Formats: sequence, C-alpha cells, structure tokens
Amino acid sequence: MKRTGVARKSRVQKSEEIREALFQAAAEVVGECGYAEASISRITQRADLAQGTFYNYFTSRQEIFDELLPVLGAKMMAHIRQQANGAVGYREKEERSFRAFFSFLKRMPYFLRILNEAEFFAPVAHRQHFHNISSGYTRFMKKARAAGEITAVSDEEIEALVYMLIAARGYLALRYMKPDGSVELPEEAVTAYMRLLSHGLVSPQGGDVPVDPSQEREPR
Amino acid sequence: MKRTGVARKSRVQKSEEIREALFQAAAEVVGECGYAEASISRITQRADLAQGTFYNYFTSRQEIFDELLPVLGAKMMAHIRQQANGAVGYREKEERSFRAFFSFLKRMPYFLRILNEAEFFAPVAHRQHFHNISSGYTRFMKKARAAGEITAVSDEEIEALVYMLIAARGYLALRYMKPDGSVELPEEAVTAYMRLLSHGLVSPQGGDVPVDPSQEREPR
Amino acid sequence: MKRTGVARKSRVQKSEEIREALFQAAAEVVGECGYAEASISRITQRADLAQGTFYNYFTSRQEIFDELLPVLGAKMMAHIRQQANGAVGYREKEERSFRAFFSFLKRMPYFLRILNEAEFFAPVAHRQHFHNISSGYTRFMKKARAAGEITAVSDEEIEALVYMLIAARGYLALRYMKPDGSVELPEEAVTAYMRLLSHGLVSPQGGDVPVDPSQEREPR
Amino acid sequence: MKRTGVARKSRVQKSEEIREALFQAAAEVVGECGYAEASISRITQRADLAQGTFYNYFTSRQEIFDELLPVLGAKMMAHIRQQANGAVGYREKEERSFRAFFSFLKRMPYFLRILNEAEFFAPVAHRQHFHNISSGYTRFMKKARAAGEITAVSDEEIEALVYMLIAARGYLALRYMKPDGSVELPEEAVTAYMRLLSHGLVSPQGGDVPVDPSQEREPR
DNA sequence: AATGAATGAGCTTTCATTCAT
DNA sequence: AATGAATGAAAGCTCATTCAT
Repeated sequence: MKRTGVARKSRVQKSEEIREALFQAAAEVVGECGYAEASISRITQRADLAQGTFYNYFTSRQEIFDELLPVLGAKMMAHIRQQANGAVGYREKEERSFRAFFSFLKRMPYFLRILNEAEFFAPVAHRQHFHNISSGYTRFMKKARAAGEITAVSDEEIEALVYMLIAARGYLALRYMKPDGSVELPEEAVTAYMRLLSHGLVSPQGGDVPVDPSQEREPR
Repeated sequence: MKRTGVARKSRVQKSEEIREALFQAAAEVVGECGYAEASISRITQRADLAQGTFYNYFTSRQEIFDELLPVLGAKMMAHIRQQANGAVGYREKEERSFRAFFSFLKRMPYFLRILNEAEFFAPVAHRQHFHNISSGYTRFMKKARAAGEITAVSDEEIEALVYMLIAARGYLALRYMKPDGSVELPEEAVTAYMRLLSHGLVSPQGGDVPVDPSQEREPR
Repeated sequence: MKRTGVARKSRVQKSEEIREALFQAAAEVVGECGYAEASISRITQRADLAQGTFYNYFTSRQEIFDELLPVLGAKMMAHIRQQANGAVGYREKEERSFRAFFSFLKRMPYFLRILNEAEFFAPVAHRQHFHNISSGYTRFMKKARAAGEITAVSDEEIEALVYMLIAARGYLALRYMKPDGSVELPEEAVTAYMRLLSHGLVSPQGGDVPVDPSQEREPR
Repeated sequence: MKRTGVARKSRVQKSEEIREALFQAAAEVVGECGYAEASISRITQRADLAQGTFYNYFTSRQEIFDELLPVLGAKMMAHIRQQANGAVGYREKEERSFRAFFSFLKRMPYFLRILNEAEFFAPVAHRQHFHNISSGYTRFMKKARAAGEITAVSDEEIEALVYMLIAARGYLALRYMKPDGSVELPEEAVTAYMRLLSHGLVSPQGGDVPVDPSQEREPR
C-alpha cells in the first residue's frame, strides 16, 4: 500500500539516498585528498551522517573505494560515447573521444585523482576499469582496421596501441593539471596526439632504410 | 699492530653498508607492498636491524621515500643511456631506449611500483624525476627535429609528445606486468610503439576526411 | 515505552562520567607519579578505559594537563573561601585561610604535586592559577591595609608579601608531607605563621648587640 | 715518575676534567631547558664528547641529575656564608643572606631552575639540599634566639619559620625572574622581607574597625 | 678510556571497525 | 536503521643505555 507518494519517501528510497550521499562524499573526499586521507570520519562528516552509518551500507572502507572507479568510470565512458556519437571515420572519432576525456575531467575534476590513485588503493577496481576501457577501445580499433581506416596491425599490436593511447590521455591530464586540480588541455596537445596517430613522427624522407648519410651522422 | 684494512671493515664502511641495507630494504618493501604499507618496522625487519637504527640514517620515513626515486631513477637513466649508446638515428635510438626501459625493469622489478606510487607518496621526488626524464627526452627530440629526422613540430607539441611517449612505456609496463611484479614485454608491443612513431596508425589511403594527399602519401 | 530516566543513564550522562573518570584518573596519576610519568596508557588504565577513548575527550595529553590545575585550583579557592567565610578581621581570616589550604590538601592529597609540577608541565595553567590566587590575596591585603589592620605598606611591598605568604604555605606543605603524600600540619607551624604575620621575629627589646635605638624603632 | 709536569696532564687530571665538563654541561642544559629536556645526547654534545663517554663517568642519567643540586647548592651556601660574613646581629645577617641568595642567582642564572625542578626530577638530592640549607639556617636562628635577638619560640616553630623564610626566597626569585631566566630583585621586596621579620604585618594599634580588644591583644 | 652506532622499550596519536543504545 | 562512543592495533618517532671497536 503506497503512501501519499510525494510527501513520503519509501524506506528503500531513503536508503538509497543515504548510500548515494556516502558515495558522493567519498568521491569528493578522495578526489580532494586522495584515498590515503579519505578516512571514514571524513567521508561521513561530509555526508552529514554518523560514522557508524557507513557500515550499514558498506562492509569496509575498501569496499567503497572499490566501487568508486567502476561507477565513475562508467559515467566517463557514457560521456565519451555520447560525445563521439555521430562522428564519422576513425580520425574524427579519435579526436572527439580524446577531447571528450578532457571535457569529462572538467565536469568531474575529482575523477582524475580517483583514477590515478586507484591503481594502488583499489587495484581490483583499477584493473576492471582498465579492462572496460581498453576492451571498448579495442573493439573500436578493430572495426577501424576492418574498415581499412587504420593499418592492418595484429590483434596483439592493437592491444598495445590501445594501452599507449589511453596512457597518453592519462599523462597529458597530469601534465596539464593545475594546482587546483583542474585540467586545461592546450590545443597543441590535441594536434600532437592527432599527428602521432595520423602519421607518426618520423619525417617522410627520413627512416632507417637507406638514408642520406649526412643526415644520419650523429644527433648526439 | 695495525689492522690491515682488508680483513676488517672500518666503521664508516660498516655505516655505509647499513645505510645501503636500509635503502635496499626500503626499495624492496615499497616495490612489493607499496609506500603505504612500507612501515619502518617492515623495512628494518627486512634489513635485519632494530627499528631505532633506521633513525640513525634517515631523519624520517618520508626522507627515505624521497630518496628512493632519485637514486633508482638515476640508475634507470644510466642504464638507458648506456643501452642506447652507439645507436644511430632517431628511430634506432628510440627503439633501444624503449627496450632499455623494460630491460631495466627486469633487473629491478620493484622500480615500477616505486615510480608509479611516487606521484602520491613522494611527490617532490616524482616531479624532479619527471623533469629529469622529460627534459632529457625533449632535448633528444629537438635535436632530431633539427636534423630533420622528425617532423618539424612546435616546441609545445614536442612537450606533449614527450609526455605521451613516456606514458606509453609506463602503461605498457603495467599492462605486461605479471602477478609477481615482473614485466615481460612482447615483441608486438615494440612493433606497435615503433609503428606509431614511424607512421602513425592511419592507413595511407586514409580516412574519410579528405586530407592533403602529399601529407598522407607515405607511411612505411 | 519511554525510558523513565532514573533507571537508565543517558548517553550524555555516560559521556560526562567517562570524561570525569579520565580527569580523575589523570589527577591521581599525576599526583602520585608526576606529570612526566603520567602517560596516556597509565591514565586510561587507571580509568579502566581503552587508550583510544582518551582522545574522544581530550585532543592531546597536554590538554588534560592544562585542565588539571584550573579545575582543582578553583576547587581549592572555593574551599578556602568557604572556610574563611565569616571570619572577622585580618588575623582571623589569615589563619582560617591558612588552615583551609592544608585541610584542602587532606581532602585532595594529589593536589600538591599537581600544583607544584604544573610550573614546568603546564606553565600556562600555572601562571593563570598563580595570578588568580595572588590577585585575590592582594585584594584582601589591600582592604586590610585600607582598614588599618595591617601596616601601610606600598603596593609593591604588598605584592612581594603576597608571594612570600603563598610560598610559606607551599613549602610547609612540602615539609610536612609524609612519604605517602599526605600532609599533617603541626600546630606549631600555624603558630609560627601567625606570629610572623603579627609581630615578626625580632624581639621587641632588640638583640644583644647594642644598637642605635632610633634605628631599631621603625625601619625606613 | 712524573712527566714533565706542565706539558702533560696526568691521566687522573684529564679524567677529572672530562667529568667536570660533563657536569658543567649538564648544569647548563638543565638550567636552560629543564631536566626533562636534558638528554644525554644534548649534554654530551654541549661538552663536546661522545654519547658513550657519559657512561664512563656516570652510571645513569639520574645519577648526574642527583649530583647537580648538592654541588651547586654547596656553592650557593659558600657564597651566602661569605657574603654574610662579618655581619653583626640577626637583622643584618638575615638581610645580607637574603641579598646574597639573589646575587648568587645573578652569577649562576641556571641555578634557579635546577633548584626548582629538582623537587621532581632529583627528589633525593632536593631533600638533601633542603636538609643542608635548613639545618644551617636553624642553627643560625637558634643562636639568635639564645642571644635574645629573636622571640623565644619553640624548636618546632623555628623549623617552620626556617621553611617559610627559605620559601620566601624561592618564590620571590620566581616572581622576579625575567623571561631570559635572570632575576632582578626590587628593593621593595627586601623591605617587605625585612619588615615581615622585624615586626610582622599587623598594625600595632590594630585596625580602624573596632574589634574586641581581647582578641587583638595577643594571639595565643 | 673514548667512541658513536645499535638497540628496543616506550611514548603519543590515529582510525577502521564494533557495539550498545 | 541511525547513532556516536569505545576499542585496540598499529603507526612514527625518541632516547637511555649497551657494546663492539
């Protein structure tokens, strides 16, 4: 028998709200102070709840840590997918996804730290997240390969490439992170990323195969 | 009757040995368990010393943490430089350095974790290390650019590229790390890395976006 | 069914009881072993509580140290005031206060050590306490001076005298403290104190050495 | 067979010098930082000796603490005796001794702290010191009593009085100690002290408040 | 005898977790 | 279910004392 609907929240609704509040508080605290400083006390204080309440929703501190990245990672993927949606061709998709990663960081400034530290503080979650990301990416690249949009590399190479491209985003985010945690990606970084993908770095006439000796002499 | 020097260790020798033992123990413990779990107790136990002894050599736990990366990072750079020595041309140098990074990890399996976690547990050292690495790398790339070996990108692009390439190594190491911490880089990863550098990924005949044909002409 | 209040202790009541237990334990431990030996471990053990509990009530060891003297000092002053209440004239007030100090020590044997050591272990509290005591005493003496009950000495002299009289109590307590910490003031000490106040020590007719009578009359 | 005398110090001379250096260093350190902060490390550093050397001369930290007050106390007594030497009559002797205590503090600024804290950190020494001081003082007063210079009080009263007078000095020193530890006794304090001894505080004719004459007559 | 490093007990403090209300 | 105090294990660090040189 439902209560009057608007006025009353059902027990389970309330319960979910509290869980959500704890989750949100944890994300913020970890984003601001890192996992190491994210004590239960801090988290519950931020959520305006008693310390003990925490353990009604999570069995341990580690448990909420392990939940952070999967949930936020899914949001990130949704955001990227949505932004890349409608892009035509490999290159455009790449660029849009790339940009989307950084626009996501703008909306969720605390995500970067959660992501980075997770490797050490929530390793299981981190591995899972990486798997999610990379398998999606891999699919995308395999399609592009099938479509002839990218060079016909082996599956193993694709996996390595996927890791490198994900790596690029992560480190660039770190590189362009400002002291307050926000990230401002310069346009040159996009150019550099796209150039690497499109042609690599080596000059067309360069290369290891028989080259002008004068050039190859010694760059020290 | 004077001691003959060889037979007996002088006090300072012994002192240095102990310092070294502590350092080594710390490196191993951090490599295996991470900074967070690297308590003084664990470190001294591994070095077979009393807890108090630690404080005869380091003024604090943080101090030894801050020393880990600089010392090991210097070893890494030395190793890479030595391995890359004699290489001819940008491509060869790149490949050799790339491989050297992973051969170093083989010799020092605990380095990777020390390096990665340092960002959060020894941030000053990490920044310094990154500066060292990236500025060396940047110099190298600028020379290659001057020599016409790589595309004539802007300084800013070079910086971004350097970060991406360093990132690639780090993430690949993570990717191919086995549960016991050792890293086994498959040959395909090298191929993929070198391919990315040399031609990028996009197929010559290219994507759907019409591009300047002269540019798109020749990868491989 | 509401709890009837009497039977059950409310949370805040219990809380206050624990705080009080910690305070009491600290007072006893400091009284018996001194501040230096009053470790948190000893204090909580005496209060039959876990070490961690201490930090739910005090932010640091120093904090409880700083609270000891103010609280007990106020009790002492209340006791003395109450005992001296109703006394008529300077002399009676003096004597009653004097005796009250020692009767307080009987009731609170650990107070003496807390008071004495506070100078070094809780200097702020000690200064405050001394200020409280001496300013009250000074007011009292100035009134007696205004009433002509005591010699018309300068304000500065009064301050010095106040210190001397407080000193007398402190040292006499020390002198008559028994190994178990309890203090038993012999009646002669009271006599001596009152005699000193009333007439000083010098014989009216002066010493055996013939002195200039004019000098002996009235110093200054 | 003595060595050339001037050039060489005998073994025992050297030994004594080191002991003296340690003692002096301890006195200074305790005087400046208090017993609690007077670590062996600090003391030996100040004496320019190795930590281990300390234990060739003293069996424990406590031992040197227990030696501080007896030795310096003897110096103080010698100083006072010398200053009071030649004084004629109880009053002059008292005043000179009183002043001598403070002039001693000027010469040995660290003595006051050593004396005060000794009660808690070197209680045996403190008791001994007090015994030394007070027994000398007691003899002095008994002589004055025999000579009729002071009121014919009982032996027990004399003991109490002695404590009160010693107390007066100690507290006045504290009262007039400046932040740097030096003591500057104002002349009023001397006046107050001598007035107390000579006539007490109570006005001869009593207060202006009409009091029962029988009460005011003669205490006890 | 002098040295100074090694030792380890002990300190204060933090905090994840438990539990009585 | 919510609370918030109680718990106690563990941390980093200090320092009196010991001991090999």
